[in-house]
Amino acid sequence: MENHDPRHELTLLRSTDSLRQELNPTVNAKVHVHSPIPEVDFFSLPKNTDTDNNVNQKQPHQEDPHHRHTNVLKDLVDTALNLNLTCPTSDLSKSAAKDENLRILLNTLQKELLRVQEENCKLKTMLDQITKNYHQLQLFVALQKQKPYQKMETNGMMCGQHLLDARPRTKLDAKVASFPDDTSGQEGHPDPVEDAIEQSSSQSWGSSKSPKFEESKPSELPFKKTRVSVRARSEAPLISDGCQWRKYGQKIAKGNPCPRAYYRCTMAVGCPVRKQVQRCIEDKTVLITTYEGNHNHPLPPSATAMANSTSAAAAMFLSSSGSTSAGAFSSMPYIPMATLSASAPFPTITLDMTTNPMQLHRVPSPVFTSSLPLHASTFPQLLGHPIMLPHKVTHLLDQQQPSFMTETMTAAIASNPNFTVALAAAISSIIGGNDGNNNNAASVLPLNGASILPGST
DNA sequence: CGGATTTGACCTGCGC
DNA sequence: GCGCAGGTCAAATCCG
Repeated sequence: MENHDPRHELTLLRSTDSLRQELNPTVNAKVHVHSPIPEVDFFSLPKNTDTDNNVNQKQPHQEDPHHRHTNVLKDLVDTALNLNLTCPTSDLSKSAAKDENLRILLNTLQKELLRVQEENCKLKTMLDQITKNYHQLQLFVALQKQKPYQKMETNGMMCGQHLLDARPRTKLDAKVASFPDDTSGQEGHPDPVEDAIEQSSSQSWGSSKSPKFEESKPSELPFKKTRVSVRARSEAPLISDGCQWRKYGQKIAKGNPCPRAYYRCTMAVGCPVRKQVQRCIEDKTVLITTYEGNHNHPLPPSATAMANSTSAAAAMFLSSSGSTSAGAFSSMPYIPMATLSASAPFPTITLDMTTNPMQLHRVPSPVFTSSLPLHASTFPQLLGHPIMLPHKVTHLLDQQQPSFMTETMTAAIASNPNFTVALAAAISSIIGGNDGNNNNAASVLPLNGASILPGST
């Protein structure tokens, strides 16, 4: 990914004090005030030209809005300075006052320029991330299509860590598709994304044949459904996620004495979204919630607000999963423990919010499960507050070094089970695709519109 | 009284 | 084909 470092641009800048010395040395002593902000030199043409070339090499955009903005500011300051230079040098106090005004103007412009530069950086980063996510998703879907029935060695498939779905692995579990790090075989799928969207246009629980809620065709490929499972500590029987649910069944699943409850979204008639809730057999305080399906109705604003940000986080999560092999993640910070299970026919992403990232122990994953922790650099957008991490901090995180930031933010996130649900929803929305009937908000977060609404269930 | 929950029966898919 | 297990239905029950 192109790494646009604002510091590179700041190296172009030269102190306006030196500029003033060149322009009007007589007033410089007076104007040499303590400027708390590094000032920008718009006029060092040779230097700027040189460095601009470097920048342009890195960003070969013809019409860079950032540079256009800079040129406008240059013109403004040019005008102001020209006025200043026409002042008679004999009138020292008058000149000093003008110079002071000029300094204020410069400071204002510098602030504005820096702000625009930062904004530009953010936008570029977001664009890069979206592009990257798109390509990863495209590859992912292509692979899912190509290998839905490919048999793999299934030794050790039965594993108690397969979250929520405690039933013994069936033969379908062996039909595992590779994940994005497997770059083989994109041929023969001219537009896998469109295919995926078509496949995910209707979703329902797998083995159900309910006449009322049947929305899937048996002939469709098995990877049309995606489950997102969330493990979170909660004494409450349910995690509030901003949607309304109605319980329609309960079962004692084999291997877990805790009953599994089945819920259906009741925010709209015929909404296909279901969720299962079950306590973990190993730790009764852990509540495992599994979602499937896309909402076919608008979501409450309070639900979509968080959903949008978590969608971004989920996209980054998925992107991370594709760019690096699972093994390479083993030493990276966890935010939270996220596991992508390829167990067909329902690939399941599991977010384990019960694991303290600083005392991290990798939960034994089933065979053919890729452990794909969220990368630390996804933090800034997780809570819907797009904080721009200082490059240094991000770099530290990239270097897999624990930082106080990682610890603090992870703890904050992990302590809020609602976040995990929201994140799960977002991930499901990305993998599961979009049914095309959702409104704007719902299309960003099709799954469950998670929020921090209390008592919304 | 209406909506939500409970619970036994039923359906379906999978393994043997 | 049979048995098992997961998932769903729908009548009964509960609750505000």
